[in-house]
Amino acid sequence: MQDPTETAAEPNPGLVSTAIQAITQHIRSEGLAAGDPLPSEAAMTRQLNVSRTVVREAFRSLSAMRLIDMSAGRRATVAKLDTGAMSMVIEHGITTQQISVHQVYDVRRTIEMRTVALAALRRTEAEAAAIAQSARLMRENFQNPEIVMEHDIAFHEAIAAASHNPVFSLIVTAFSGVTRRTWVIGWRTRSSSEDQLKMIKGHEDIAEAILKGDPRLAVEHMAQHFDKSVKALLDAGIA
Amino acid sequence: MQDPTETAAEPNPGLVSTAIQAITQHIRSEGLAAGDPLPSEAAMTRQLNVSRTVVREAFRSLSAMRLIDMSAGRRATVAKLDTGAMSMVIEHGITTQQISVHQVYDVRRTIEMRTVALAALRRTEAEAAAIAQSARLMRENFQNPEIVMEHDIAFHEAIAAASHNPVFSLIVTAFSGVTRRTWVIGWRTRSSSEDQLKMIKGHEDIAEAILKGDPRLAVEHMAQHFDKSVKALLDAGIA
DNA sequence: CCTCAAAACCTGTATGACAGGTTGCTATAC
DNA sequence: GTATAGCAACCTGTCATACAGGTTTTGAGG
Repeated sequence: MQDPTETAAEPNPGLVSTAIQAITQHIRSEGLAAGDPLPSEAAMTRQLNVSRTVVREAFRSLSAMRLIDMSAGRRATVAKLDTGAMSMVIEHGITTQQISVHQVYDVRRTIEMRTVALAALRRTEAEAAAIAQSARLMRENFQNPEIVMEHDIAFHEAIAAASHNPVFSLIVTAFSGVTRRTWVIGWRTRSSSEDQLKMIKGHEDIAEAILKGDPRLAVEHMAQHFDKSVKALLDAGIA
Repeated sequence: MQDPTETAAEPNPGLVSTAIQAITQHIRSEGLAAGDPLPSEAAMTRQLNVSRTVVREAFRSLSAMRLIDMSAGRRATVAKLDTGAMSMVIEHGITTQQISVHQVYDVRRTIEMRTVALAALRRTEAEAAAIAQSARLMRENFQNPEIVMEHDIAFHEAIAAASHNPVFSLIVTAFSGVTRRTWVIGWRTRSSSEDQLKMIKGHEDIAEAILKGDPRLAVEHMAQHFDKSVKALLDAGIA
C-alpha cells in the first residue's frame, strides 16, 4: 500500500509482460472464443520485434494460468475456463501460511450456501441425478476414506455446476485442492462408523432437497453439514 | 470429466511443468514464507538436470501467477498473496464470453453479503474509518464518474479487508477489473443526479452500519445496493 | 476423386553469449 | 581499527542458433 511499485503495474514493464499484454489484447480485439487459435510464436516474434525467448515465456505464462492451451506442433489456442491458476493461488496462500484452512472453509460455506440454493432452483434432472449419485457412492464406499473424499468433492462440484453459474464452479473447484489436504483429518475425528454414516446422511439430505427443488431445506442441510465439518477440523486442531 | 487427461495431470508432463512442480514443492518442503528467496536458476538447472530455458519458463510462469517475485540481478522470492492470476482468469472468462457480467455480480453479491456482515462484527476503528472515508470521497467527487468508481471499488475492497479473511479480499479484488469495465454503464443509467446521490447514500448507510457494528443492518443495505446495481446493469442491457 | 508421403510449419528443449543489475568481499585510505 | 570505494562473483534479462519431434498442408501418383 505504501510502495507505489506494489499497487501499480511493474516499474520496469519488461518485454515479457509487454508480450503477455499483447497476446491478451489480441484475444480481446479479435474477439476470440475458446478453442480459437492464436498467432504462432514466430508471427508474434515479428510483430513485437523481440526474440522468440520472450514470446515463448509469455505464451508459457498464459499457459500456466490456463488461459491458453499449448501442445507440441500445434499453435496455441484460447482455453476453456479452468481453475488451474486459482487453485495454485489458494494452495500458495495455504502453504506459505498467508491464509488458513479455516478461512477457506468460511468462504466455502458462504459460497455453497448460495450454490445449493441455486441448484435446488435451477438443477436439471440429470444434474440432480449426478448429485444424488455422488452421495450414493459415498455411502457405498464408506470404508475407503480416499474414495469417499473424491465423491465428496465431486458432490460439491456437481452442486456448483447445477447452480448454472460457472463463476461459482470456478471458485468451488479451486478450493478442492485444499479439501484434499484436510478432508481425511476431519474424517478421522469422526471416530465411529456411526458418525461417519451420519455425515454421509447429511449429503443425502442435501441431494434430496435439491431433487425436491426446495432451496430453503437444501440451505439448511448444507449449513449443518458445514458446521459439522468445521467443528471436526477444529477438534483436530486445524486453525 | 470424461477425459482422463483433463482431470489428471498432463498427458505429457513436459519438462516445464515438472520444473514448476519442483519449485512449488521446494517452497512447500522448505516451509518458505513470503519474501524468502528461492534457488537461483543455475542451481535449479543443475538440480533438475534440464536446460536453463526450461527452468526460466517455469520461474516466469510462477511469476505470472504472482506466486513468486522476480527482478533483475536478484534471486526470485516467494510472493505475498496477490490477486494477479485470479483477476486474469475472470477477465479471460469475460472477454471470451464464457461468463457474463451478471454472473459475476451474482457471485459478488453472495460474497459481499458475507463480508459486510463480518466487517460489521470484526472491523477495527481504522477500518471503519477507511470505509466511511471511501463513501465520503464518492460524494465529494460525485460529478466525476471515474473518481467515484475508484472510490466505490476501494469501498468494497475495504469492507472485504475488514472481514479479516484474506480469501474474501482476494476474490473481491479479483472482481474489481470487471467492475471497472461495467461501472460507468450502470452509472449512466442513473440519469438524474438525484439517483446518483441516492446510490452514494446507499454506501454511506453501509458504512454507518459497519461503524455501528450492526451486521443485520449492514447486510440489508448491502442487499439493496446490489439489487439496484444489478437492476441498473440490466436496464442497460448487460446480460 | 482418393490416398499417401514428403514438405513446410510449429512447438519443445538445449547451448552459448552478452548486457546490466545486485551483492559481498577486499584492499586501501583515514 | 574502521570506514569506504571499487572490484569480483553471481544473478537475471534478452538474443541468436540449432535441432528433435509433432502437425498440417500440399501435391504427386494411382
